[in-house]
Amino acid sequence: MIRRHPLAEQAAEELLRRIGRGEWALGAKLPGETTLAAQLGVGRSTIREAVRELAGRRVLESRQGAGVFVIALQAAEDWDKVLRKADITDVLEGRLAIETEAARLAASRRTPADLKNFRYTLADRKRAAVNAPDDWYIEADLAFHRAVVTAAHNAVLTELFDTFVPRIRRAMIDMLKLDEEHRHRHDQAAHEAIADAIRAKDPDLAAARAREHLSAVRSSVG
Amino acid sequence: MIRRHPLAEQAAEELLRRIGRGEWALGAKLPGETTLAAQLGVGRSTIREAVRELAGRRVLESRQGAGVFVIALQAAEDWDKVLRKADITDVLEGRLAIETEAARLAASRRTPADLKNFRYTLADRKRAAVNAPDDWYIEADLAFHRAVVTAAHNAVLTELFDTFVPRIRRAMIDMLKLDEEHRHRHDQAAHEAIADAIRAKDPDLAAARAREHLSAVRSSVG
DNA sequence: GCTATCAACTCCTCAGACAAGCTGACAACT
DNA sequence: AGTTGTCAGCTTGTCTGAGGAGTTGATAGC
Repeated sequence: MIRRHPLAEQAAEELLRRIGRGEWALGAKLPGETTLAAQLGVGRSTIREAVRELAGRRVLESRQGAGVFVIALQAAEDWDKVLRKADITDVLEGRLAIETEAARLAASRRTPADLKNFRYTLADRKRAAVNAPDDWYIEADLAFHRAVVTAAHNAVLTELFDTFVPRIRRAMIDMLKLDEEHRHRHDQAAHEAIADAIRAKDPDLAAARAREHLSAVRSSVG
Repeated sequence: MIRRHPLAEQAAEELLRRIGRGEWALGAKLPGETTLAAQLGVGRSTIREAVRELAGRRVLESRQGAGVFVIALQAAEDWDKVLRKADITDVLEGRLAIETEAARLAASRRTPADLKNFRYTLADRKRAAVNAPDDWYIEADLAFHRAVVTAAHNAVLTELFDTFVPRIRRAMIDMLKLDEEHRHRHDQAAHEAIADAIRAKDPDLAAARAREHLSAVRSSVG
């Protein structure tokens, strides 16, 4: 699908380029709307929308009466884009880092509520592995993995995992297309084993089993 | 009533609230600009700027002739904000997850250039530990840790580490203020040990030493 | 030296006009 | 029946002009 970029978006990209080239330093004030509009050969409202877009990306900040200022030299990492461009193996290794450590922490911090969560999500996953459509199975699988991460009770790890979820989902969809036999759906035991180790409060075992499971996944795609 | 925020920003927040409440589902089309303007009691260009801001935050997407569509149910987390709010131990545990895995991978992937990088950054760190100002020492320390992560040759892990860097830097500044004796500067040996394990191509040892070092840091602040 | 005033600058908001693009309905054709 | 062409009515995109509101720095007066 082709997509024509509106002038305002092009103007935003142009401003971003100029900031990146150092035309305006951090904290510097941009020229006025009318000046910029004349420079880029567009209308004032177009410039306003471009500035507004970069404000949404936390690059610019406009103060009424004062001007428009640079508050960041480049757009905050768009993680979704970073992960989309990254190699699947790299993403899986990132996931491995997060989930093994989460499993380790979960083993010492899991609450009864976490255990109940494991039971539910594992039961769901077991049902979905049999005859559910691909997307049901994927969501059930992700739900269990997320349950493990939340059981670590660490906000940063949870956020990191959630950042990965869209990319994981896409990767699983691709994998399932190449896997008519549904072979990978049979690793329910590996998931139960991770939950068991966390339930048994064995950090090293939980981490080892999480590592083993994700290493297997990495091998199957690499 | 004092308006702290421009109307366009208020309109953007209002739209975000409505999306969060489920008024418009993922992929749904918002009412037209004129309709929204009437609903919120503002002009059309104000609505346009609000939409543009949310487009910058990757929540909305507008297609000429078709309408404005929801492409994410909530704004992508501003990582800098997340890390600022996160408890320092949470951040350290996230860092531990990334760096131990990076050390493990680095042990099997490190190149001669990586080893040279270790030598340089370790030497810098050693000099800085003696009598350099705090900020020099911090940068030297971070440079070595980054060298370890880059030696893993995984773009996702490197990006993750770079995301953490500002938070780590702030945390170290805080720590140094409470540490007049510069006791922590004496852990040069621990850093050398990590580099040695990677140089010796021993993944488990490298991971263990990285874990040990970062666990010690976590204990010292927790 | 200090303060009050003010003019010039900035962004903010609105309204109106027209261009450009999309969608669905319907007619015409194969 | 199925396909294609046309078009009206919607949508967003862009520009312009006008006035409102806030900030800043120079200047006059003390």
